[in-house]
Amino acid sequence: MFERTYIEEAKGRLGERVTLAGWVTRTRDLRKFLFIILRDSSGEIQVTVKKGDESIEGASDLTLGREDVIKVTGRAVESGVVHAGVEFIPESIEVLNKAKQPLPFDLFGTVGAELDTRLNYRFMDFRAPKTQAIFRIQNVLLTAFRRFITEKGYLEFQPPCIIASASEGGAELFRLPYFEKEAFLAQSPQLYKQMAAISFEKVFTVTPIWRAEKFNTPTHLNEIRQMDIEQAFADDETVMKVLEETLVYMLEAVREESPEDLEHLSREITVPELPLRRLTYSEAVEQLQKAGEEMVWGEDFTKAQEQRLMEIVGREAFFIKDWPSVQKPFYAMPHEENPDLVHAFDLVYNGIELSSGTQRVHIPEILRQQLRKNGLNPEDFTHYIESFSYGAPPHAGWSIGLERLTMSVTGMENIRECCMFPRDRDRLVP
RNA sequence: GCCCUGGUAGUAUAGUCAGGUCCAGUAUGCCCGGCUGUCACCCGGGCGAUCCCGGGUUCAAAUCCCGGCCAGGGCGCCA
Repeated sequence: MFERTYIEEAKGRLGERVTLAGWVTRTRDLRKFLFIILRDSSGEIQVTVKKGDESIEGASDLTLGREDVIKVTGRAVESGVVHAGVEFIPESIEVLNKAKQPLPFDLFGTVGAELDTRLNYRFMDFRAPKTQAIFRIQNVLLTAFRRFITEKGYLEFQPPCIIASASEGGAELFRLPYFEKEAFLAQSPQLYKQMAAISFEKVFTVTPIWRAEKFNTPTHLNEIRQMDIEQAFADDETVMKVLEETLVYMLEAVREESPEDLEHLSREITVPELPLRRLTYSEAVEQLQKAGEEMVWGEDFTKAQEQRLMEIVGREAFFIKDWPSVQKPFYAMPHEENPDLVHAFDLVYNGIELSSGTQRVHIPEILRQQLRKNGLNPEDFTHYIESFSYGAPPHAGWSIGLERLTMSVTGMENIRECCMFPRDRDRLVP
């Protein structure tokens, strides 16, 4: 490749001969001038082509359309005429690749396109400033998570994505043929996290998971990514503390590293104060009932109730802990004094369920009981149960949905905005 | 899986309730021409839609009815 200078860098090196390369955002073609708005990942600059100037190589027969990829050699100079104050005077212009016209939708125009249209041409939608802002912020969240958790001494591991049987019960799994056997796409790295934690003590993973539910909502996808941790010699309270600290760290990272992207999305980050309010499930139900909500102890909260609860609590983030066992998976540790409750928690942030976790059952006999209680057959979980028979410490963990976290941070109302290539009930391409 | 709303040029929409005036209007895009520096340039001309698919009612359907597919919203399921 040729030696290339980013546009923003060139603006700081006025008068120097450099080569820029990028996309044509738009052109303004006048009698004597051709103005090209050139864009790369760093920014934009106007390339001013004086028509009829024989000294500009490649300019005589130049025809440009939006999103053409070009390479321009010349100098950035100060200019009193251009609003930006700087323009680029070319010596040579080369088209590296033409874009087919008309484009599938307007990237920088006034018309805009629907999410569905944009997703059909996602490769191009990635060039829209708003889309770029969303995924840059997602990247900051992910990087911050890894950095924080790694510094705390957790080991990153890779769970399998193809598994032999259901890991949690509940959600439907995608089936696939596996030679002469049947296999499934993992709905959770749950069991593998536990098996890793009872030996490595502190582990984490970032992994995709799949749910074969036919949901059709703005907050569900069939393929999502989770950020999970699991820790030995820990109970629910231990990992709740880790969770709230992680959340605050990630939010602060976005606030500090992505001010421009946040501005693009008209978002402000409010970082909650620690410790977060911890509401028991029973308290939450009581509060809602007091506020006039029809609700029976043991039921899950509806979306509307979760919203209501947020208003009552008056915080953007809080925990709901000590759930009824019927609402949580079999591996959640029952309460010592009240077996109807389990050591499980949810983190609600901006009105959506962002994360959930539990202290796990590490005693084989209790695990068998819990499986039976949940209508599952312990025989199907032999390997899993066995892993706790050779010195498994008490342990706990949680997971955060990456797309949902991105949603609440960027203020998007559809989770598809926060997944580069979303998989939903109907969408399998691109 | 259920309920509601919608599907009209590349994109975004008007028209649909009260069928004929719509071989479909507008914006933007694209193509051509003009314009002494533009900045969402401007001006003029042109291109582009079997009105989502299939069936029905009618002298006549973008418009009414039925089915399907897709999209958006709500709920359920689901963490």
